Amino acid sequence: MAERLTVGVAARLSRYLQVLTQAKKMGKDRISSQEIAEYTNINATQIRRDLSGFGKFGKRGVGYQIDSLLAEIRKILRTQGQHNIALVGAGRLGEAIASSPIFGEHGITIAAVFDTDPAKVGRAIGGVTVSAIDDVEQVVPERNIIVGVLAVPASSAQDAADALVAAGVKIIFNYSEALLDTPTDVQVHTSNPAVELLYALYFHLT
Amino acid sequence: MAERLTVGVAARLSRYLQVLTQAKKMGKDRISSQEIAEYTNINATQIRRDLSGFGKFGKRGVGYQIDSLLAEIRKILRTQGQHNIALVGAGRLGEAIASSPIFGEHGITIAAVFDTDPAKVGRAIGGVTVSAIDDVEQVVPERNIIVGVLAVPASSAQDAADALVAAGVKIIFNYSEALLDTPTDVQVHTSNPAVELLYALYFHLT
DNA sequence: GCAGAATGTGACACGGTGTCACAAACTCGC
DNA sequence: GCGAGTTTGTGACACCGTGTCACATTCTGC
Repeated sequence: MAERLTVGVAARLSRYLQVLTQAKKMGKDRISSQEIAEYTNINATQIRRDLSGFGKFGKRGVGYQIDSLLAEIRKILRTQGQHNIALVGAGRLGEAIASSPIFGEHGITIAAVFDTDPAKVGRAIGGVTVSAIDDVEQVVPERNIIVGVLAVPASSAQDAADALVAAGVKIIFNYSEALLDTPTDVQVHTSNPAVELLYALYFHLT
Repeated sequence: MAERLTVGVAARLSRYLQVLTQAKKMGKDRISSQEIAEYTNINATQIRRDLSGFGKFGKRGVGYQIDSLLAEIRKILRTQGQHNIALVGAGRLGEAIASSPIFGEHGITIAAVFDTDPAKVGRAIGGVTVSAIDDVEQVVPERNIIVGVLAVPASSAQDAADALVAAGVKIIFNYSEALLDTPTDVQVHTSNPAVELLYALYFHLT
C-alpha cells in the first residue's frame, strides 16, 4: 500500500493514465487490458499484473471501468489533487504550452508565467498574466509551486533555472537543449526531441 | 559488432550523445565517466561498461575525447549522416520547433513544413517554405523523409498522421495529446508533458 | 619516477520483465 | 438458467539487464 513503486511500474502507470484519459475523451467507458496493450506496446499480462498489485479494479469478462481505473491510478501515483506549476518563457514555445489543454486534463494548472522581456510582462497568455522574472521569488512560494517549466533559449536556461531553484522549485522540465547545474535535491527533466529521434531511428534501421 | 542493442543501452547512449554535444558547446574537449554520471544520473561504472562494449574509446587516467566519442556513439547508433524530417503544423509550436537549433546540432534537417491553413502556406518558417498538406504525398518521398513531427491540435492529429503514413513516413513524433491509430510498422512517440510531470511528482513525493 | 586519476573488466547478487498456463468470474444469447 | 465466449487475476519460472565491489592497467603532471 505505502510501498514505493519502482520506476518501471510508475512509468507504465503514467502511460495507462494517458491512454485512459484519451479513451475517455473518445466516449469509451470500459477498456480491456488488451486494448491498452495495443496503444502502449506493453504486454497485456504485464498490464493486468501492474494493476492487480494494488487491488482488483477490473471485472472478469468485461474489462476495466475507465473512470474508476483513472481514479485508482491517480490514487496510486498520489497525484489526485490540483497542482500548480510555473512557466518561464512567454515566447512561441511558452505560448504553445500555456494554451495547450493537455495540462488541465490532468489536474495541472499553470499558475504563473514569467519572462525577462519587459515588453511581454503584463500581457496575458493562456489566461495568465505574464510576470517579470524578478517576481519569481515572491510568486512561487505564494502559489505553492514546486514544478517549473523552462521554455527559454538555451543561453538563458541556467539563469532561469537558478531563479526557480532559489524560489523553492524542486522539479524542472527543461525544453532547451542546455544542461543545467542544479542542487541534488532538484529533479531536472530535459526533453531533447533530436536525441529521442536518433534513438527512434536506430530501432527503425535494425 | 552488428548485434542489436537493447533498449536500455540505446537509451543511455542517446543520453550520452546529448551530454557530449552540450559539453562540447561549452568548450570542453575531454570528459570523464564521472562527469557524465553527474549529468545523467547514470552510474559511472555503467557508463564505462556501456562504452567499453564497443571498443576502447577512453584513455586511462584522462577520460574520453569528446569529439571522437561523439563520432563513435553516432557510429554505434548508425545515425551519422543527415536526416530529413517533415513538420506538420506551422502554428506556435511548429514555429518554435522549426526555429530551434536543437535538430541541426544532431544532423537533423527539417526538410518540409506542412499546414492545412491556406493563409500559412507560402510563408517561410525556420528557413523552409510552408507547403499545403496535400503536397505531403509528393514531397515526402521526394526528399527521402521517414520521420514526421506532429505539431497540430489533437483534433487534426489523426488526419495529419494518416497523410504522413500514406506518404511513407515510418516514425511519428506526436506532440498532441491524441492517441493515434497507425499501421504496426509505424512507430509513434507521443510526448505528453502532463503525464511526465505526474510521474516526476510521484518520485518527489516519496 | 611517483602520486593520483580514470578506464576497462571480472564476478556476482538482485530484481524486474516476459511468458505460459489456467482457474475464476462476468456477459450475452437462447 | 445454461453454455459459450470473454477477460481478469495469479502462480511459476526463466532470462537478462543493472548496480556494485574490486582491482589491474594506463595515462598525466610534477
